[in-house]
Amino acid sequence: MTQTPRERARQQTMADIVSIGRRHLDVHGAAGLSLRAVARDLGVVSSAVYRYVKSRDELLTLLVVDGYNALGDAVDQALAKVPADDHGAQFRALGRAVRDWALAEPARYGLLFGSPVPGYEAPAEQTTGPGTRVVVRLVRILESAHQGGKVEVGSAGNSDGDTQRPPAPGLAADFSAIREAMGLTVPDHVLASGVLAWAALFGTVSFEVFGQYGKATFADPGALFESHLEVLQGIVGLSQPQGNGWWSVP
Amino acid sequence: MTQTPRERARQQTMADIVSIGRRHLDVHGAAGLSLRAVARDLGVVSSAVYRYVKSRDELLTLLVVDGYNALGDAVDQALAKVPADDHGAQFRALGRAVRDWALAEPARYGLLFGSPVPGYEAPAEQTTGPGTRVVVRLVRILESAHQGGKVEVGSAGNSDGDTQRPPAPGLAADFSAIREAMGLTVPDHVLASGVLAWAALFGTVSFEVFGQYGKATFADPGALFESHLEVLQGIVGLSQPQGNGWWSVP
DNA sequence: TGTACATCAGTGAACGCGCGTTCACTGATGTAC
DNA sequence: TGTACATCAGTGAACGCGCGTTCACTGATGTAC
Repeated sequence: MTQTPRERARQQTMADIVSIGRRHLDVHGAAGLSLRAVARDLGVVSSAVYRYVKSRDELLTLLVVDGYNALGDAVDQALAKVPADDHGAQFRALGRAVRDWALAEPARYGLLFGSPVPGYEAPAEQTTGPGTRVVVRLVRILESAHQGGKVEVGSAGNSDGDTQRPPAPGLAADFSAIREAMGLTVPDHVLASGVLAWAALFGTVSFEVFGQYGKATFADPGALFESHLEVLQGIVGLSQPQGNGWWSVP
Repeated sequence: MTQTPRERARQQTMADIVSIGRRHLDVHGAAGLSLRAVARDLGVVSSAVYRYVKSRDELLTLLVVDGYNALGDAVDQALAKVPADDHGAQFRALGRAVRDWALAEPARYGLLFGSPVPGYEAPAEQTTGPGTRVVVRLVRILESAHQGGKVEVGSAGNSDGDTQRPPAPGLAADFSAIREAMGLTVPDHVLASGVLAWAALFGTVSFEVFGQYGKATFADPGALFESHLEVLQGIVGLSQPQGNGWWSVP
């Protein structure tokens, strides 16, 4: 509004720098990200970039935050299309959104969930918020299901289905802290299974994106993912879709 | 035996190069691995390394193979200490061996299971064998359990426990190929759950090693891992340990 | 056993390239009176 | 509305460093007769 042309130009340039950085990530990876290269693409002498970004590490942080938010937005958008009270469908939609985004943006995904960039540590203050958006949404789905009495007991891999196994005593304090920080009521075993499902989800996605499955092992990785999603949905105690399930992909 | 001193020296130098490369991985990551730096540490002029290694990429391949084999050896050793007919214990031992190795060697683990090194593609011929040692062992545990009638049906996240859900039709051909290649008899749903458990295992380990869990969220990550292991064991249909389980860590 | 030749490890210089960051500077844009 | 001053974006040169790879070479080790 009351923006001078200079301010507008500055915002635009900042956005350009981030988007150029994104592109470089694709080609050269995080370790190969270079301010000089960004400056070249920006059409500017290398030292000029320092008017916008204090150092290479700061640009990396910008890209990390940008990436977490892009993923978070993708998940939010996917969840908005699914009835809030169909917790199983919400869970699956979250999983698919993560996978779709990761496959579309493998380099950014790698920056967020791959090996840490040597010599760089993401500053927690700027990174934690955006970086926890997906787990937070996942846990909120479970909380909502739990409050509606929709989380089945005997979940979390208890295949006999009737003994409710309490998570390790060493975890109780941590789970309490999480409940308090997020205002939750879900019991320990639901939180535990949620964390596992979260890690497992990113585990499969990473295997697929990073090529661990090999080139020809699975002709249809999407089908494998759907199979995994369904199992994970069982783990967190959300009821399975009707029918054979495998065909009912929205 | 009938080795000339020159041959022995060459082998020694090769081994030195790989072990120096390992150390550099720790400090500078895969993208920062440099033949010149290796030469410096070897006490030799940079061009001399080319007598042993054709290029930087070839050294990377050497390190990848070395890493997979180190992990494979660690898993083999862990499994050798557990009765072969206690399939649940074998499964847990495999999981713990992976985690322990990853925590002890985060950089090597990152090379194998983190983001791909930009511009480098591991040659499948040299890499596939060592790279599949862990899954192969995992699947063999399941095969052995299945042949002994020890894999519970209603596993794989079917929390109701009685409907046997067949994996997606799109996967049947792939599973058949795997069975054929490895000489297996396990049905599709066991293979599917095995692949998921495999991916989930590395998912949690990656989260822990790569710092996704944050610094202070879980005071005792080992306890969290044990909790996850137990759930995963349920998924693959191996019977749970007796008692509360959480304390019975060998 | 001794000699002639071939193989190989390691040298040192060079090619051409990249990087992050600092610094004094010019010139345009914005602001206060 | 006009002028004086301050702010800021961008320049260009420089510092000191790193890298992969090639090449003609020296000198030691191994081999065949």
